Amino acid sequence: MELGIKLARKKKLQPTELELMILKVLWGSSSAELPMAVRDIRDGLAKAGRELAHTSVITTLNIMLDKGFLKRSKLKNAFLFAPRVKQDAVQSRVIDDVLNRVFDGSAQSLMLTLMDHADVDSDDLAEIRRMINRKSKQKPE
Amino acid sequence: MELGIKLARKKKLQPTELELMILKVLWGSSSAELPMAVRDIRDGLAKAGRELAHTSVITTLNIMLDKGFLKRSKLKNAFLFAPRVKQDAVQSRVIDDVLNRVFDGSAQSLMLTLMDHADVDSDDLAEIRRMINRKSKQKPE
DNA sequence: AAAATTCTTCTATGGTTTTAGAAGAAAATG
DNA sequence: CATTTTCTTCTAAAACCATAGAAGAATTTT
Repeated sequence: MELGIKLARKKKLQPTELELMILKVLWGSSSAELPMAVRDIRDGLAKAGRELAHTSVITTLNIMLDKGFLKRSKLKNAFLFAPRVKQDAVQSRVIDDVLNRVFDGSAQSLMLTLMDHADVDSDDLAEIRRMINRKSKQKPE
Repeated sequence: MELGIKLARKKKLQPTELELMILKVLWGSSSAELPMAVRDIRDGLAKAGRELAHTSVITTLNIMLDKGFLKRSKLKNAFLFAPRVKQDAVQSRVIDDVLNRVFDGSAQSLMLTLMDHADVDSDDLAEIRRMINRKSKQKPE
């Protein structure tokens, strides 16, 4: 029998498409620590090719605030927003998700796909090799 | 002025969560070439932890058919479904998307995140190194 | 052939995402 | 101080996603 106890929906850890764009604007601003005004966020989006009404931006910002992606402060009568999550952390979560959902947990398979697909030139390869060497020393488990 | 010409919405190339699960069931079936019955797809989903009503599966299959992810054949009065897209291709598209949307096109950054994050042990590293060597020879551009 | 089973298509609901207008409060400007 | 501008909150709609019941057609079983 239905008890009517509504389990708190598992929180989506991943930002949506638009939310990610907004986070990028914030992360990319001169000083990622300083909060931005809505107007400036909106401009940042426009510069990235996404032209939205002012209110659309606010609506999304409030949703993101609710989801815990942002924090908010007040200046005069207007709100300022700053990211509450770090770019690394979001990237990690996305990769983790893709790794498990799409590649069944096989990091090798993922890398192979990436290298086959993306334009990875020899400089990139060298750099990656360096990364791997660093990694093998650092964690020779 | 609105001309009412409705541009065909840019087709989502990426399968949704559930759609991907269905594709995995199809790809993973004994012979990925042979089409599967709805019942069997449903069982495959259940085995993967997703228990859906028969009609829910059908609804989703029809959507996927419409999106071009599947093809359909008929056996007696029932339909059989088979993938129209290859797993590699889907994986490539997902990686491409993540690379551009989340990592601004930097394959290095993506790899670094992957290695920092995922449990990549020394065997994995060795294997990856081998992949890279193969790659550098194969495409010494 | 009648009954039971198996399928499909149609319809529907609740949730999320994206987008934006209306109304109203606060601040800036003349 | 009256007007204009700048913000916010509330409300809303269209699209998409996930899920499934009702109704009806076809097949199988008894």
